[in-house]
Amino acid sequence: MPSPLEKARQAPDSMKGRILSAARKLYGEYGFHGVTARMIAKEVGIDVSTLYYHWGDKQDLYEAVLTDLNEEIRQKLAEIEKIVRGKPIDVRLEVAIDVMCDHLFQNPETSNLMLFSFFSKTRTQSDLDTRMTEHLANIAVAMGLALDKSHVPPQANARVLAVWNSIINFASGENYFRPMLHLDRDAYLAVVKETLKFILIPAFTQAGPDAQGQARPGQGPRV
Amino acid sequence: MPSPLEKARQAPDSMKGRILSAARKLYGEYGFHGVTARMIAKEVGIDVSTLYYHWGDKQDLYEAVLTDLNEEIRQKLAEIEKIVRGKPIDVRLEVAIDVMCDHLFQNPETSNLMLFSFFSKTRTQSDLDTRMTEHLANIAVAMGLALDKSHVPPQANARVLAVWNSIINFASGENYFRPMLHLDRDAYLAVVKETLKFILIPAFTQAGPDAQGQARPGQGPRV
DNA sequence: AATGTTATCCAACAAATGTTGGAAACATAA
DNA sequence: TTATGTTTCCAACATTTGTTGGATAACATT
Repeated sequence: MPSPLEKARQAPDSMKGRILSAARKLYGEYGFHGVTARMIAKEVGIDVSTLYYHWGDKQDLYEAVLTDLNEEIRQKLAEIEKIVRGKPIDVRLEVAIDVMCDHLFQNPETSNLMLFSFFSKTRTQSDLDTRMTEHLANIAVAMGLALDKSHVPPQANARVLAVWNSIINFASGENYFRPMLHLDRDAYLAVVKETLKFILIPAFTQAGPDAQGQARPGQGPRV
Repeated sequence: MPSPLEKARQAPDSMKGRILSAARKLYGEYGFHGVTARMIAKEVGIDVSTLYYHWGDKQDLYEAVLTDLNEEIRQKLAEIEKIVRGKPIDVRLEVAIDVMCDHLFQNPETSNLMLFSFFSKTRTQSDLDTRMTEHLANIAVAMGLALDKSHVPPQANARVLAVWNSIINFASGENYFRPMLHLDRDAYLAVVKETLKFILIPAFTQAGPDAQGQARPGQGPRV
């Protein structure tokens, strides 16, 4: 049976769904403390008490947003894995960068929300971030950095994190970085993809003395 | 003559300096909207009106923190440049990673504040971020990605940004990432350094078909 | 049509927050 | 000492913010 949150995802035209996506957008722009219940209500065009009627308090809504986010990421990663399954590591990275960038640039709040969870305290702790560990482990195995989901060495996780962060940074920082580079959206996206490939691919293809985590890279997944 | 802010930096025991560093710490942890004037006052151990007496309103204080931050970064980059001047690119990167990581791990709010400026809107725009452009241009020239500070191609800036972001991410994300990797502080720091070198150095040393930005890398700066 | 259920809004409350006026404490110079 | 300027705190203010109770409308079911 679908949870209330899943229902809201599935019915984005319902009031609950509309509130959720407005909240997502605003929390992504300003962070938890930067958003007031009234801001969200105004964005949807409803009274603030209607918001409380559908979602409990502000914290509940924020957690719903994070859960929603996790689900979205899980889906996207699965989608990518489907495309690149069995391909060599450089192709995997190339495709992952392309697909992930396209997705994140179309949903700018996604990467912002992740960064907010990573880096800021919320004054009211509430982490449902164990999911992140799972995502990392999956990627590590898929990239051939670990043999087994449940035994990923820290080095492998750190490498995955480095890749992951590089990507979401460029997406989240668009408003800040793009004016600095004097590029329009399309050009920025292109430069970002190119840069990410330039930075990330050599590390995982060059067969340096410690270039592999646990298994040899460049041979596709072991699943 | 020293500006008021510089004075506050130079006299960290003065009330103004103590307020500034408390503000820095808290803004770094919770972001602009996550911090109240009373939180800062409490951290210093003074009444909130004393804070208003020394610094104008909350916004002024926040901007002072950002200016302070910029100055710190400028100094650190200059220090690094002094050490690695004339060295080949892989050594430059290695040293930069080591020094920068050590510094950021000792001043955790530094990288957080940067990320907050990069990624979140403050509801009251006020960016004194043109400094960032300068830092990037300096690094780009120092890394041999551009010949001239005033003509840095977007690709070069993007590459510098990628390096920059990778580093500050691991510092800022410590509270989130370290528990995920099950490491203590020292081990985390070591893994981070190793990972950064693993990711970043190959890109700039491997002479791929498009591995250079504007000038050839691997030959030290052109200053 | 009557009735119960659901969704929405209006108004309000208490607490938190940004901010200020003025009194006390403190230092300094005459 | 008094007089003067600086620093600190107390108390209060107007707004903003999280949150709720109750009235009203919309809707569904009988």
